[in-house]
Amino acid sequence: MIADPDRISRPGLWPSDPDEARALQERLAPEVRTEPLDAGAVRLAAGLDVSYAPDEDRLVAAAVVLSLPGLEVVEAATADAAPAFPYVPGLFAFRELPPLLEAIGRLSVEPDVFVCDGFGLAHPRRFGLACHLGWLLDRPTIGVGKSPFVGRSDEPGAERGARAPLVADDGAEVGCALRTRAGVRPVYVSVGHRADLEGAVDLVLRLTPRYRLPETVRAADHLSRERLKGLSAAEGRAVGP
DNA sequence: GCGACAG
DNA sequence: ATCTTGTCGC
Repeated sequence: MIADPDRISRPGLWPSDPDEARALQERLAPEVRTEPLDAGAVRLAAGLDVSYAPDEDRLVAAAVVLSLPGLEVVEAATADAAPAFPYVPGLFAFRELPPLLEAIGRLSVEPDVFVCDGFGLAHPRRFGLACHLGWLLDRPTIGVGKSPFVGRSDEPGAERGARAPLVADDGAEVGCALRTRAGVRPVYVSVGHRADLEGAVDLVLRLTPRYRLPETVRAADHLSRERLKGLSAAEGRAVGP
């Protein structure tokens, strides 16, 4: 048990509305630490993702641990929940974190790093999902987004590995656009907690030997989707066609 | 004020 | 995030 799913509901850590949520992010942002992440030393990387039921009344989180360098599935866990917070850009950690923590809590192995589907420092208050999760777990986390959120960047070179800094409005470098496949649109990498951008980029490249998105994200996406189908099927049987 | 806005 | 068919390419 590497995560305490109840930690997020401790006093002061769970906001009752979007204003409180923003205030909490501003309060916790200074506690995010940047540390060197030695991607070459990573042996276990966990991928995290959440799938939503069509009417958004149920969500399924998945955590899949892959070995490096082979990218074999070592362990996987899921958890489902009702969304406990509305979707607001900049606040979706409050939607996805509860089931993610529960799924992570069901893992028996301890990953060296957690790869989040979303952002870390590339966030309006420098406290995206990856930062939040990393802070709660006190473990290294990075964020990989499929589309830009805050900041702007030049177009990275067309070859795999090419990158361009992602710069926020105030001039701070909050991440980078990274080409993981030649000629395919880039992903957006940012640091979560206890990691650095160089290490995060190196790790993402190790996780993308073939596809645009990290194998960790792909595995978690597939698992959460399958689990969601299973839930829907079970519900259908319970209610009757 | 207006638009844009991770999943 | 999710709803969706075919199509082009390695």
